Amino acid sequence: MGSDGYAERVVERLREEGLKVTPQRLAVVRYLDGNPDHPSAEQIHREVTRSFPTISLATIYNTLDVLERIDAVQSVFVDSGRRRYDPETRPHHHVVCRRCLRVADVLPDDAGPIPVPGSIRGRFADLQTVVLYRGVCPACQAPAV
Amino acid sequence: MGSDGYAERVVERLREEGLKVTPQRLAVVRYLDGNPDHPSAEQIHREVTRSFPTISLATIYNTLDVLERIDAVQSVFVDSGRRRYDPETRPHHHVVCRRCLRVADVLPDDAGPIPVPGSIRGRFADLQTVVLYRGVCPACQAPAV
DNA sequence: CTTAGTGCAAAGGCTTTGCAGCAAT
DNA sequence: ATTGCTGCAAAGCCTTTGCACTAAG
Repeated sequence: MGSDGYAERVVERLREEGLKVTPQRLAVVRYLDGNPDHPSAEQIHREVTRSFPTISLATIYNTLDVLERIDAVQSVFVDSGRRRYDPETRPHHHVVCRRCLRVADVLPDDAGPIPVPGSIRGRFADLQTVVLYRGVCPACQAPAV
Repeated sequence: MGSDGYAERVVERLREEGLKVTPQRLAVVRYLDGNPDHPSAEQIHREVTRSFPTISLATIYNTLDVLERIDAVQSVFVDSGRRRYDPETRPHHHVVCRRCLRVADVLPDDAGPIPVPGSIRGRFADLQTVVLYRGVCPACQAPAV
């Protein structure tokens, strides 16, 4: 998908870390490149299997762990115990639809800055703020037939 | 703990819904009353077992489901696939310590209002905003001995 | 050649489910 | 007397682990 050089950058990061660039890893990276769907490991496996029929779920998990460690993907829990993966690694927020459970990114520039309460500001170090907007998406508001 | 009538209110809600007020449910409600620790089901089970040695984990889960449905507890996923339970059901935010993983409530009045990006505001219905602050808590910043 | 990665299968956490017996209403 | 709840055990979902084999560097 994305022609912004995501795959190239990830490959470079792998090399920098002395990690191996395997066809399996490449297939996962290419699938995630520009993917806005926040797929789960299982979804990634199902899709990547098309282009790489022998790839195992264990390899998907291994790859995602590695990618997360080198900051090539971000994993998120959005209202469920299932981890979802996002190739966008800059700090950003999410919207989730209560009905269809689809997740989309929300870049922070869209909104104003998120305030940090005084009770936290001076006390917690390395503070990071994550926002989840929950609602009913346009598609799910459409009449039920 | 809490003497603000939490347990009484929950019992009333159970009755309103025609649900049974069992000693097991009472034990769970009393344990959660005023509890700021965001315990998991397993933690709740471990603790409630002290006062109610025969209660099963399945009953804990059943009770928590019921309590959540009648809006007597809120469940949250905070950076893990493990569900945690909070007797505070008003909309509010959370802080989690990256080191010790402890979670605390952040009432929204502490902070300013959370802005909603234009890309979401007009499009999503029944919007709710949830914020998670992540950082290192005061205790964990203390010198490692 | 060396070391890390892959695939398989098994195990592990956490949660849900099925069901017979029991207790709240 | 009803009906829902409890406790047990089993199953389920998602993820991790152990290990022999393979392939990237």
